[in-house]
Amino acid sequence: MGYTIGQAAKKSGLSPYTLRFYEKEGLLPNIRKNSAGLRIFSEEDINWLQMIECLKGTGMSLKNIKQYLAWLNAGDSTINQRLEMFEKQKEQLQNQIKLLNKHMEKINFKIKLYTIAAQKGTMDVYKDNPELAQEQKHLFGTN
Amino acid sequence: MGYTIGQAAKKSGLSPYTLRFYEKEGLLPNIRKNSAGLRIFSEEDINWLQMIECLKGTGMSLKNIKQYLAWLNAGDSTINQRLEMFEKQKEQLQNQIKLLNKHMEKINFKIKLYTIAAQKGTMDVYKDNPELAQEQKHLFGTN
DNA sequence: ATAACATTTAGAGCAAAGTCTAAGTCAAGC
DNA sequence: GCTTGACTTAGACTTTGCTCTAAATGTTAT
Repeated sequence: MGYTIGQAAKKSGLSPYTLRFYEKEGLLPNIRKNSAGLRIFSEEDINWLQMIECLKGTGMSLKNIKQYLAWLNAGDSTINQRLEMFEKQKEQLQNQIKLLNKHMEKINFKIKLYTIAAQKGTMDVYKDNPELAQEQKHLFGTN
Repeated sequence: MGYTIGQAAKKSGLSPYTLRFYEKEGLLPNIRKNSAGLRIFSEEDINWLQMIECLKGTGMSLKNIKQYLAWLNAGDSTINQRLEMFEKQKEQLQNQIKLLNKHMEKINFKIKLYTIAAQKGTMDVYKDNPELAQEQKHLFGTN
C-alpha cells in the first residue's frame, strides 16, 4: 500500500535524489508521509512519474511539465490547453523520430563503410566500392 | 570557397558561439583562418558539423565525439574501435526509437482523452467511454 | 541494545553544453 | 574619415537537471 523512496526509485528507474529533487521542484505534489516522516509513494504517484518520464523523454523541460501539472490541478477549465500541449508534443515527437531515422541512415552507412574497411585493414575502400562514394555524398553532401 | 562563422552557423543551424565553443573544445580541428584572422569553414568542415549533429542527436556526448575524432586522426589502426562505436550507437538508437514509439502511444491516448474531454467540457469521460479506462490502465499501469 | 542501514533536511556542488560580455580589430558603404 | 556590422579573444556566467554532503532520526536484524 505504498512505496518508500528507495522502492519508488527502483520502480521508476530514477534515483532517490531525483525523486526528492522533483518534489522540491513541485513536480510531485501530495506525496504522503508516514508517522516517522518518511515519504510514501502511492501507485498513482508511480504512474505520474511514468508520465513525467514520457514527457521528459520526448523533450519537455521540467518547467513545462510543471505547467502541465498546474493545468491538471486547475481542473476542467484547462482541458484545451492540455490538449493543445499534447498535440504540440506529438508533432515535435514525430519530427524527432523522423530525424532519428535520418541519423540511423548515416550510422548504417558508417557501419557498412567500417565493416569493409575492417576487412581490408584500410580506409581506402572507395576504389573497390565506388558506389560507396555516391552514397556518402547523398547522405552527407550539403550543397 | 569557404564560409565565415556566421555563414557556417546558418548552414549548420548552430550559433557562432557554439562553433567557437566546439573549436575551443577540440571538436573542430584545422579550421583555417584568413589573413585577417577570421575563421574560414570549408565544405568538409560543414559536413563534419553534420556528423557531430548526428552523433549528438543520437545521444553521444561531446567528449565521446572527441574520442571518435581522435580515432579518425589516428588512422587505420582504429578502424575496429570506430566500427564498434557505431554499432553501439546503432543499438542505442534503436532502443531510443522504440522508447519514443512507446511514448507516442501514451501521447496519442492523451490526445484521444482530451479531445473527448474538450467536447464534453469535463474530464469525466470514462462513464460514457469505459474502454478508455482499460486503455489507460494498459498504457500506464505498473503492476 | 547495538550495529547496520534507510530515510530526513537544507543547502552546496557538479557536469554538460552552451551563451554572453568586454574590449578590440577589420572591411565596406556613405 | 566615420559609422556600421561582423568578426576576434579570454574568460565569466547561465541553465538544466541532477547529485552529493552532513548531521540527525528512525527501523531492522542479531
